[in-house]
Amino acid sequence: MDDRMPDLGDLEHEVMQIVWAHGPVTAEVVRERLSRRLKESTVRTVLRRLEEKGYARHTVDGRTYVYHAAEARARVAAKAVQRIVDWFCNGSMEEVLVGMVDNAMLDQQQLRALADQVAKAKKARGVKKE
Amino acid sequence: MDDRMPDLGDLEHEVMQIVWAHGPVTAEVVRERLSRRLKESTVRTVLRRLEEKGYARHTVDGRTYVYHAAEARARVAAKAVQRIVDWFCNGSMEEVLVGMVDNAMLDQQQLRALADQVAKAKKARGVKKE
DNA sequence: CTTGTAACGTTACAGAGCGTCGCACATCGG
DNA sequence: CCGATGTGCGACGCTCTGTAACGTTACAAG
Repeated sequence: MDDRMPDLGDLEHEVMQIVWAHGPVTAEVVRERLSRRLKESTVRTVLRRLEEKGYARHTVDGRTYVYHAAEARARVAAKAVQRIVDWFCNGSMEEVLVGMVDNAMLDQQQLRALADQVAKAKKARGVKKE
Repeated sequence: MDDRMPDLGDLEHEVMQIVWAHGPVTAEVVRERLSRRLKESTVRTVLRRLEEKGYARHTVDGRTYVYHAAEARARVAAKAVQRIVDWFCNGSMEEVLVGMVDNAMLDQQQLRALADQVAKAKKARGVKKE
């Protein structure tokens, strides 16, 4: 519920990806999944910072902390994008999209297809609003 | 032509906005436009770092440096967005857009309208490719 | 109750990035 | 040759991030 979106370091990002990919996880599991082999304390420190930043939360199971994402990956990504758009183009999403088309990162057909897919996805999930 | 997009600090960002908004500018002009009042050397240092990062370039007029943006604002924003999308969603723009709709940052109509506007903008500017 | 063990939190430290300058150096007009 | 003006370089302090050693607490077995 923080309106800040501080940016994640490389390791923090990798950890979050693991948390998002595999449901709730313990520090030990995260450690095993990581590319580089780090000490437990390192992993725990990162997890704690991630929690402080509002990206993750934890529940207690016995004396073990189980971490889970505070927000869906897509949601975080969306916020990040929103932030970029506001920062650079005063909130004009259009300008950014034009830039992407210009940069050949995206073409009109893809964009239109996306619009359709999004509409479909929304409907598919029903009016189930939180 | 750097494929890196290091992120800009707050001050660096503010300076870039000025460079983008008002055409080519001198350090002095930038200084005047800035919200906080800083020393000339500070502004010059920022401008230099911005140039090192590939965001700006300079030409010499007499013994005065004139700075101008290396890339259009929209282009930089687009790259930033692309980076976010790759980082969080393995390049799935759709997932991000869905996230935005979900977050009520954007609705389907707006998205569809954007697709149209983009198409129009592209055509309007003609096939004038660089 | 004592102690081994597993989980946790705290504190730390080095390196990078950024905001901020002071200062020494070059150059142009006189 | 002298100052005014404009530049680059080097620096300092702060915060963030990666990385980890160490101290603490709680539960289980003796």
